[in-house]
Amino acid sequence: MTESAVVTYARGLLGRVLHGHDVAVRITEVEAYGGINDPASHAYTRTARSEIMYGAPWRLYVYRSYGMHFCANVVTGPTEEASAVLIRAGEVVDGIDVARRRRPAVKDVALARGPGNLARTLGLTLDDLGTDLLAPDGVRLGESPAGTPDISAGPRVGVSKAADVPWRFWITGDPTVSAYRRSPRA
DNA sequence: ACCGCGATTTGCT
DNA sequence: GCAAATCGCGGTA
Repeated sequence: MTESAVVTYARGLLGRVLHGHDVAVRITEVEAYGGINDPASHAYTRTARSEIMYGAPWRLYVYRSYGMHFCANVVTGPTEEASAVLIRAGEVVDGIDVARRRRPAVKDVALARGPGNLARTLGLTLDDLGTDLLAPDGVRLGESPAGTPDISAGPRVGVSKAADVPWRFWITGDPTVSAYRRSPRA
């Protein structure tokens, strides 16, 4: 697998604020999924679930994982590639009281650590599938940060295919970033 | 229609 | 470190 536009989008999302339902986080960790060119992507095979990724960019792709969790992605361009960026972790910057209520007995730094936990903290569910993230209010993305954050890269968490492709990006040294766990099937 | 399994998380041994 | 929880998706029959 080679360099791709989705990598640029992924790195560019770090540091941006993602507004959920009454809670907002500063994105600290993401993973790039290269769509039709990426065996690890849900869009590698076009199905009802992955159809959203073949559509317009800057919309929200939410999927259910292991029956009980939701994971949130930003669909990116170019449209023909059906690529998307998984939001893996963030730092709560607004609505901290609501966030704590949704995740009882969890330290603030871990409120949005891990994709399932992040979606839960933001109150995101399948109801938010397809949301336009550039809309003026509701679930949306904020402006890009002023400075460029210091970014580290490594292999993606939990994927059994293309397990060595270093398409996971995080803000170096940020305490909210999740721990790396390789898929047992990789 | 059936069966296996996952871009996960949590808790217990 | 390992297994359970839990269910819709996707491949196969």
